[in-house]
Amino acid sequence: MRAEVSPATVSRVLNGDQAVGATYRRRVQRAVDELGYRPNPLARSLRTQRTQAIGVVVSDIENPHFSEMVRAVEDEAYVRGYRVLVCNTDESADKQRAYLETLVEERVLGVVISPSDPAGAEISELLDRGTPVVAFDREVDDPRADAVIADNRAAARAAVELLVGAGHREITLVSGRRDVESGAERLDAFELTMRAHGLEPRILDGEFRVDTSYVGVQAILAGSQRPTALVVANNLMTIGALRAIREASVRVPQDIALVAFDDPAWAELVDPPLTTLAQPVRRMATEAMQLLLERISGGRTEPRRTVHPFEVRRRASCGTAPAVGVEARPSAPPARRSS
Amino acid sequence: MRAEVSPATVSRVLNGDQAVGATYRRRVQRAVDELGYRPNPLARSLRTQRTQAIGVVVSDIENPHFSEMVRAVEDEAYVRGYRVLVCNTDESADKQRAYLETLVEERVLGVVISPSDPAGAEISELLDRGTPVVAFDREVDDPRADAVIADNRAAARAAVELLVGAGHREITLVSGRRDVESGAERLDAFELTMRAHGLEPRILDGEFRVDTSYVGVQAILAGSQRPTALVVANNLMTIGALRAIREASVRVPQDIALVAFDDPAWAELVDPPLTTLAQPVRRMATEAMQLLLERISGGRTEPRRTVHPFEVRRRASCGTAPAVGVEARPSAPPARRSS
DNA sequence: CTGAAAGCGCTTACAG
DNA sequence: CTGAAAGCGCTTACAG
Repeated sequence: MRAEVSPATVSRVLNGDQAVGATYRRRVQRAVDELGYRPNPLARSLRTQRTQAIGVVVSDIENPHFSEMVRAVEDEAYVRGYRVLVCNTDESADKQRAYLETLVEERVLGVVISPSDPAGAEISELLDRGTPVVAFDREVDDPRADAVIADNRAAARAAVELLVGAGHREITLVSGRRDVESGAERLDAFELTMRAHGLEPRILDGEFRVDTSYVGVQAILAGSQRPTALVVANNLMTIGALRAIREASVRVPQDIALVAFDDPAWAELVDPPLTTLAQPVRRMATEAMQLLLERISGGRTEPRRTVHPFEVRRRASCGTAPAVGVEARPSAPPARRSS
Repeated sequence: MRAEVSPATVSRVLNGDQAVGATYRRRVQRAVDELGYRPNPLARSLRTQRTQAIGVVVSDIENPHFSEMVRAVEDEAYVRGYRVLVCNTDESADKQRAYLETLVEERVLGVVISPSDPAGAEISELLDRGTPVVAFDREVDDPRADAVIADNRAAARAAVELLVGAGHREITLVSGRRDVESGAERLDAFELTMRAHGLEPRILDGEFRVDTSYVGVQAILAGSQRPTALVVANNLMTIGALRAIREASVRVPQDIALVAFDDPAWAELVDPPLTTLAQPVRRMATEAMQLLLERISGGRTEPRRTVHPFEVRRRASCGTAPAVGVEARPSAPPARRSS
């Protein structure tokens, strides 16, 4: 070596090991600076059995909800010199498994996951090996994982209250997938709140997809039991719903009121501006990384779970009074008081 | 080993080396299946000096243009068992350098980059080492890289022709960054086409940012020289422009017509639906990966460059006739014929 | 066709 | 405090 010291000493200096004499330290530092030497991360990884990488597992990074999340994770990772591996699962348990196996093998420092399969055995495998896992949006089954969750139930409740308060009684939820926690919670709280008001919940399964929502809302609008209000359970389905509404020349909120989960930038640009339930995605993602980094540095061993409230952004799409023509339409079956 | 063969033979079988006897091959295969053995990628990387990863370098994955691109890249990578490292540069040459250095050190298989700094020396360093680089959206200076480019000039020309054909003479381009190739090309072709029509191009520098566009369009709408039409050079700036337009209660297309680059899903949901210049992002990204994979497999050595046309999606925002009130407003300075 | 051996470039007990 | 040595787990010339 240029510094005329052993590779061991160089390694110690570069890794901030205390036990190096000032003279040696300086000599090494100078040589490193001059040569622009940087240790080979491949060799380091093999030796230490960990990569300087964070795995991010989401269903689809094209969903702005997740691209915002990934962006926030990446920001935090960058300043610490960590890389980010993106893994799209498309809500497939198989893809999740394949990716998590990879992340295990690659010995990533940690994983942030919005699980498609909360019970995936690989999640426990990571935890077994000491690799921290933070669940995002949706819990995982293994209790050792941290979790950053949005309060889906409260949000669904707020949506119903808002609409019922405006006089609506026939409200359809364009629901997400029931086998996905956020979808299930929004659905469940919607049903409970409707029933608490003596109203019959109506459900359209939109699968969290643009096209399913589009087709479903088309059918609803064409049917004889058209509701007076819609709650749409995520931004993708809102696109499908709005497309169907536009094509059917149905007016919002006069013919049908709308409250939508998620608050993409365009929500206030459509006509009318959308009343939305906004998640603090950036803050949640930053917190997820904070939790992960605490674990990576070994600073905490107790699992932590934080719940973040949605924010109701009241705009015009929910209307301010009962929708015009509510009475004119065939009324829904009489309200029942089932649980 | 369970199969009672040497590690060398196992390695050969797993890597599809021909020169292994059928008996050995079978024996190894069986042991591998039984044990679920998978070679350690860290060790393999150190030995072979390459990682099974693709680097994707973009300015911001939160921009739907890039999240769509990253998604397509990831799809192709997944089926081949490659990982994807996402790198956000925020149009910073420094961040690009830092990330490319990392990608060099990590010995990635290849890089898809929408360069913030097309002249970055690390691009050549990658190429020197034999790591293929595909430029996306924007060229890089090193001629050895492949490139997948959209025809920005033709698109800007089409936007102007469309508006001029509808009778507009006072048209402002909400421009992207001039130091970014796509921004510069759109700007340049806008100016040329305007001048070819004897019209004076007006430019508002929107920096490809929501807020800059917002503030700028606010000023334009409040000013006395308000144009009759706007061309907006990307989807982020369109959000800013629409926000300003909405707040000023300016009607589209009656008071001001609009043509926007990019075609996000919400473009047809705003009122009026947006006339857009859509890039075939998915196709371009898939092609970029194709080019990269050809290089990785050593199947091609000549650099290739493909140019993809935009598609004009004509909707209502561009109007069909001269905007109402064009004559009523103070006219622009007389058209000059400078080139 | 198969195996023994070297080596990728680090880090980290272990001596001194 | 410093260095020599081992070893992370593969792959790949090199022998045979």
